[in-house]
Amino acid sequence: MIQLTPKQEEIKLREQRILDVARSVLIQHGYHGLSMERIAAKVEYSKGTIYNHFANKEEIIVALAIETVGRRLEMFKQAAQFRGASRFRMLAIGQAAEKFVRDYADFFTLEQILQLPSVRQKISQQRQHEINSIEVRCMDIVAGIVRDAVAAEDLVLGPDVTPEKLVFGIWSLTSGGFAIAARSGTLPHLGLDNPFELVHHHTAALMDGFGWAPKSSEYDSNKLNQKIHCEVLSNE
Amino acid sequence: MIQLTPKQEEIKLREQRILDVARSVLIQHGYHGLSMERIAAKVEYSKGTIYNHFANKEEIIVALAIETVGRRLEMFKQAAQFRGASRFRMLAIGQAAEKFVRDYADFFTLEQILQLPSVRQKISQQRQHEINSIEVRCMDIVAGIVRDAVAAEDLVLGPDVTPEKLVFGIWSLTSGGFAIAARSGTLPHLGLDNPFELVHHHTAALMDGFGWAPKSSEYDSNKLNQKIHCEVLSNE
DNA sequence: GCTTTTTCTGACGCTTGGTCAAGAATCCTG
DNA sequence: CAGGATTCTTGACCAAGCGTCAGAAAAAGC
Repeated sequence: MIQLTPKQEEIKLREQRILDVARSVLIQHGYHGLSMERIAAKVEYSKGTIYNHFANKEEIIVALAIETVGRRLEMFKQAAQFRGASRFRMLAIGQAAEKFVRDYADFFTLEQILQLPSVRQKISQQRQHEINSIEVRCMDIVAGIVRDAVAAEDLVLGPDVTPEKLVFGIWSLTSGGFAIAARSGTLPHLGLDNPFELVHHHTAALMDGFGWAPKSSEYDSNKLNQKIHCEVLSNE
Repeated sequence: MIQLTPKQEEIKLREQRILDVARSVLIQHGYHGLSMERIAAKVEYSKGTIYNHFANKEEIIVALAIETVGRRLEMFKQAAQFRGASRFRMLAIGQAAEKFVRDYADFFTLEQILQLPSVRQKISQQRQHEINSIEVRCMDIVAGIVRDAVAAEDLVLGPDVTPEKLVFGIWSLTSGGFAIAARSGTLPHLGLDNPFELVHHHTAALMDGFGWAPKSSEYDSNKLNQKIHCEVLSNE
């Protein structure tokens, strides 16, 4: 297993090429435009060969999704390293989440498709598990910051409020907001021209509601965001 | 147009039957299980006849979605009539939203499918517009409550915070939370066994964060929810 | 160089979305 | 109510796409 024959090397490279092609087709032509025939034509191999790599279309989609959420995990890890008060570290996570949805606009498409039960039940346990585990690790990073906040007494959780429950709220607000922003064309029409800023604003209000120090009135979020970008989000 | 021939009457009835059958197939067999052939077989008409009613599969799906969000609009209208402080009326909307996702579990499936760009671009302007308008009217009801809250001085909005912006936050949190709850099987695993209650809790925190009186510590939400159910959510 | 193993191919079967010409039912009018 | 005009219904048909697999081609082993 350690030594790969040239052939095996080639196969491994091809797998990545298939994914790259699939992603570009998905972005350009959407879910219905993504056909095995089309992928095969673009990578210049026959359909059968593609099926040697991925048992079906859904496996390709989930493989793409794994790549994408993996990238998010990396971004979250980096954001969590921001040095500062617990609340500011959470802000850094928020910034990372925003950068993520900006950089990987196809993420929502992928997620939507994967949520369809008919799609979900066709993918292998193994990949199912893999994507789940990445998701959980993302969650864990965020929950860790909440735990740190409690430890540092920046935040006092009520009885039977666990860090995970708090994360659920922040996560819901953020992902819900981004999802609405990503799909709805009617937002500007309602005077909601900058959904990202709105999500930040609401996250701040939510944290204020939980009494997470320091309150939003006590720091300059614009400056802080700039600092976050410089220190943990710019790709060196 | 006023007088329908017996034949026209029959056709109209059939249209509803097609939708009913389609909905049941969708619930039982998911998106991929929903085929025109299957619908045709179940309503005992030929495929061609189904195509006389709906130009394609997507039109059936959007018609189902219109029925469903129409039902939500009704529930919101009713909830908004709750008599009480502005914040309690907003709570009533929250209760309605919860009842809605409980009663129409297929809603998320429908919404997911409709959000796929490849699906969206196949449906008629007219139906696109129709579903959009219902969505906006829902929004309006909620924004109306916020405006009432401002008028009653229960709530003071910061500079350049419009009622719509506030609604965006509440909507994001609620829809995001419900969406996560609807699809993720890993929630109980993390100790998050009652996502609906969690969403309430977080909505309350968000309102607290905006200083919407009365604060969550000043009323008994359980009692209030019961009252809401009796007065505006039980079906007469 | 020859055999064995692995990999690649594209024709094939099958399902499904969508069309349409021809036949059936319904409506309309004298 | 007859019979022509209109509208509706049907199912064969086409195209497209998923997934398979026997045989061809290439690589590996000896």
